[in-house]
Amino acid sequence: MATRADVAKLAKVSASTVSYALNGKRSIKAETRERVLDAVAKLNYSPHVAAGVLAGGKPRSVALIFPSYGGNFSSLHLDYVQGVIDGAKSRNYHVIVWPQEEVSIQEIVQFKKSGLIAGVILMEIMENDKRVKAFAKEKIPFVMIGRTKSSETLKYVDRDFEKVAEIAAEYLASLGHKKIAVLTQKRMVESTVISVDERFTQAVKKYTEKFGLSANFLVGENSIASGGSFFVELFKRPKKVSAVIGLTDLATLGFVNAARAAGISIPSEISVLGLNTQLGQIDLISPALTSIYVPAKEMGNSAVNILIDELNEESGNITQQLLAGHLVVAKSTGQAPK
Amino acid sequence: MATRADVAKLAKVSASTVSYALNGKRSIKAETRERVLDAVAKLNYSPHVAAGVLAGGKPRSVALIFPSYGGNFSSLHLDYVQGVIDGAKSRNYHVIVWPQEEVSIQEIVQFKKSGLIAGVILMEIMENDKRVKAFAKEKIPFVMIGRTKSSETLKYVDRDFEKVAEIAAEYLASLGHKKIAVLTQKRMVESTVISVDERFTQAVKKYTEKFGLSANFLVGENSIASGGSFFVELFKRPKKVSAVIGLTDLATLGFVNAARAAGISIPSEISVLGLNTQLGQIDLISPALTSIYVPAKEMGNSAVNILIDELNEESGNITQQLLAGHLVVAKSTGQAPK
DNA sequence: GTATGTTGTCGACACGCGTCGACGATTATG
DNA sequence: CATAATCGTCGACGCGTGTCGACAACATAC
Repeated sequence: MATRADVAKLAKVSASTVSYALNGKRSIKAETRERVLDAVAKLNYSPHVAAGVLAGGKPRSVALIFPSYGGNFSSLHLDYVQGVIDGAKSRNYHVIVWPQEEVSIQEIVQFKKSGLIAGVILMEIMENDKRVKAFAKEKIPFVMIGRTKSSETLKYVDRDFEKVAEIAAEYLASLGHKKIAVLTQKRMVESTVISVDERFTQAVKKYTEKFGLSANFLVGENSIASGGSFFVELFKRPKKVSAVIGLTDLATLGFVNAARAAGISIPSEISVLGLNTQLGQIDLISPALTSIYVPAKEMGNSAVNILIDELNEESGNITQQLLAGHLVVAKSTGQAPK
Repeated sequence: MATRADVAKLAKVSASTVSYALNGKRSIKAETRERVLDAVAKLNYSPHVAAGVLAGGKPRSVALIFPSYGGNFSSLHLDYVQGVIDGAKSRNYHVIVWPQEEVSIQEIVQFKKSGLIAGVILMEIMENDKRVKAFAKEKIPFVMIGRTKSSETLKYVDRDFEKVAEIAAEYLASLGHKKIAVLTQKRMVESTVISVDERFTQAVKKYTEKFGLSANFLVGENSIASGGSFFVELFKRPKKVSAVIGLTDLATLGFVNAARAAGISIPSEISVLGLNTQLGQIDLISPALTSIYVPAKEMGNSAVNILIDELNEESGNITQQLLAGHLVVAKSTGQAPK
């Protein structure tokens, strides 16, 4: 493998000149630089990453901690990843996806201390997240996709649950719905709640009240089966609802399937609105689901930009950002029946 | 950050003794080792990865190239990843997931040359895969999950398409089916075919013939919509089929949905058998799909073990492995109608 | 008794690169 | 014309670790 010395020899310059020709930190005569670049190409030289790091170079990789508790249906997570990758690429950084395990935090810390990664992006944040504590303690720069319970001083990108809930409640109210149901979940990991479930539920509670909707909150899990149970539970009772808000994508699908199987027509008898789905999933549900989609790629993109701003001390004035996503009206919602 | 020298000073030994106490490559008096370990703990010392690499240490990370062309529905891919991670962990290696982009191969090569990764695992292999050529040329150890068109000398883990096809054909034949249809796809990436589509189709062709089934191969894509089209195409013709083999999970789902919507009963009028689904998806389809599941985790696990054997020159006699997966009979298949 | 390992420890060096100070050559300044 | 500033290049050093050879202390063999 070619080293800086080989390049220097071939280009008939000193080793340090090679460095400066490549990184531009001192001025180099154009002709000399040309010779160096030729030699680099001829030898297929690429700098030794570890040596550069050891000599005090700045890392150009960020780690993305990818959740790996057995959560199902993670194409949403993949969208976050894609957004982070795209954002990093446009800033000339590289992303290393780090599948999370128990010991893994310590390894991340070691890699950071070893100068191999510049900072970290976390997703699937808990209300009380021990990873956040660990990284803060070790003074590792990090940005969250999501929020802990109290995140005032931390950097994050999260969904604007209030805005989403407001849009949803206003939309259903404008269609004349009065009584609705909300399909929720409450996931625990090591006895702490995943932030998004709790925040979303609270926001929907607040805005359904504000727009005069009587909302019945059902707690289940994010599975087809749970969606079926929601349907059974809802229709065994006399107090009918005319619309359903689904915060859980699979359960929403299960609900729709169960409703169709029972001969309930969507949207003429009941409207269904999803708040937590991603676009790729649209054709899994029939009739096509009206939904406020998660702007996952934008969120990932934004998170990595906040991180890189911090790394470069480009006084990124923006350190917290909330994104809602747009309401896309499809076939699953309509006027409330008389 | 603490260095080896700090530990040495605190433990009152030389720097090299610290190394040997930690890596065990030379014998160290038990009492001395004890002192060193105490100092390590007290200083929260962890070796500087880059320095170790530069000094000739062996990397303990493998890179997993994760496909990122816009393929949908990647929970199968995530199972491969999980298998690789578990396998690596049990051998005390770490996995770095590398989202693939165009420039990325060059970066991988650089990381490998820099000693930061020991080898590579590739998935979603094309018949004529330029990544394979690149890694072979740079003499980077790699193992494929999947196969190129001619892979005789390469290391891989792949699905045993012949076995799967044989099990499937025999099973349908035993239920009395004669005429069947096969839902396939033919994906191209940069004008080369993804290997699995082609191999699977060929194998099914071979074994349906062998068991006397008349099979009608329909080529579409892996989407709900395509599954609907398959249904339309199949039932506008007079020559009825009594069973369908789906090689594409989403299209199979779409087909089942379209059939139910058209009032065709499964399995009494038509049987549906999936060959390329993963377990997590089972409840997306109703009635529950009879299927030969992809042993994705086992495949990932096996791949990383082959790679690590190669790295350690543990003359891994096994360098190629085929896994079929088990037939799980559910509700979507039954006796052929008279 | 000497010759021959064996064990435990140390010092030194190399790995490849980033960067600082130095210095000759060139250009600007008075 | 003399002096100062700038440009372009070079040599040297240090980053933290893996590992080789050396060596003293000690055990074993004849």
